[in-house]
Amino acid sequence: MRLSTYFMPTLKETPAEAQIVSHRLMLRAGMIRQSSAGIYSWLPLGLKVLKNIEQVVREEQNAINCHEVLMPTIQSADLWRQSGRYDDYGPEMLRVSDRHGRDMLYGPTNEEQITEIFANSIRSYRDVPQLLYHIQWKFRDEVRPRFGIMRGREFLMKDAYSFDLDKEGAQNSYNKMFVSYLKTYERLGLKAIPMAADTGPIGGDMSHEFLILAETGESEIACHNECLNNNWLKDVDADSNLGKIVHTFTEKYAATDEMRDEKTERALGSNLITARGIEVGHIFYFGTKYSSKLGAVVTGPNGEEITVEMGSYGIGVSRLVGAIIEACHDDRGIIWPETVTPYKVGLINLRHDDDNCTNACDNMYSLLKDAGIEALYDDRDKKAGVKFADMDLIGLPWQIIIGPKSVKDGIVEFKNRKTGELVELSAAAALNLLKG
RNA sequence: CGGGGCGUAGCGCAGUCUGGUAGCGCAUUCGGUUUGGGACCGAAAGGUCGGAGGUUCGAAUCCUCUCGCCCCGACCA
Repeated sequence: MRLSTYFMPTLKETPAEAQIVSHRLMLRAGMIRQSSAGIYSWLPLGLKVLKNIEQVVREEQNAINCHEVLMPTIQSADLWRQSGRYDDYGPEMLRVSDRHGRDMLYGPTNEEQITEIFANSIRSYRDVPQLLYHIQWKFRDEVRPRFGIMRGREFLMKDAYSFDLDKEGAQNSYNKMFVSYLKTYERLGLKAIPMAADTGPIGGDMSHEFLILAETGESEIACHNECLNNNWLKDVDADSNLGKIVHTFTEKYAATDEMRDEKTERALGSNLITARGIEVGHIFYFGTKYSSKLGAVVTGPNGEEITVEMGSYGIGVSRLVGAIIEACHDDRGIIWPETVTPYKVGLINLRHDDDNCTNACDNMYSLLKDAGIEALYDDRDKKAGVKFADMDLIGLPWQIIIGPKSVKDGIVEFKNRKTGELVELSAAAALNLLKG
């Protein structure tokens, strides 16, 4: 992409309303613009990152045979009356009515909808278990939206739902999703720590929140220091012993504010770590809460009726954009993990008006393009300093810098955004590094 | 929803206390000089001072109401 024709309105100064670093950087990098409190528009650069994260999440869901669907944002109030949540949900639910005066709502979550779909479609125990998910915009009318995209009212969420015949089956679905989440965060370059979460009236230990540590996190968390050293998973296949993996990740104490236990913490002594964290995922098992009310019942092997056991599993996709920035930045700007970066490499032409320089850049750009490497080419008529600052701000992991000096020496400068390390290479060598 | 703060040019701000025809920096446009970490000189353009009502000869400034945004807390992906 040539920056001269792109839409990337960067800001030199931080807008007054932005307080936390991810919000500031997203505004400054031209990723988002605020529409109203807790509601944002996504500009090209931000949208690209959002889509990349969404894709990683999608691939990991698909990998565990969880099937993607897409449910609407607008739902009928009747469905929610059946589950009893129309009244329970309170003012956080945005209620609207259509031209006929029918009560509708902008979905804050989709348990009712998915349960209805399941109930209308699946009759036999043979078709269970089932895992379904979708990635859709949600609206929750938060009392206090804040922190930019991190606690918006409108947000993009991946929510998955499991349907099983019994509690053991539900436990297995839960474990699958648990491990899948570990892999997802690993791929996104995050260390997300699973923590025991409040299970509400269902009880048991089948609810976990996944948190990444960040000073700006909203939850006050505490955990055993070894939780930070767990090996985040790369290669887990379907045959792995999921229960065992879940066990290793949950055996040590780790709890968010409402679940903290003073006694346990005192016993941990110097092994205890307290910190702040950002919740990037939440999974829980809730039994037959919705299936019983919405009639999600299948016929069992002996002709008996079985009300399915359900769980739901959420990842805040749009929140992850902010969370990743909170975890990956320095005083110059963002530092994207390779898996979500909007472009793999930034190409800087230091002297737009120098033909040799521009030719060398155009050439490099073609090489990158031919190699299938997505590059953002700063071919603007701007000062070198402006280009350096913008490139550091938007945080592409690699930079290729070409100026009169490098042209004379027949090299390019290859910079690692994270370490700042700068090496001089031939164009071909730089290309190879990026391919590798 | 309780407490606090802020709305003045695209962005960052001053001016408000003490009323007198709206200003600075950056960005933008044009001309020139520059050119490896947010250049310099000159010129230009850009504002119903969030909105409504009121007080006054006169309101960004005082009064009343209202809308919006941000922060702290209680709740949540």
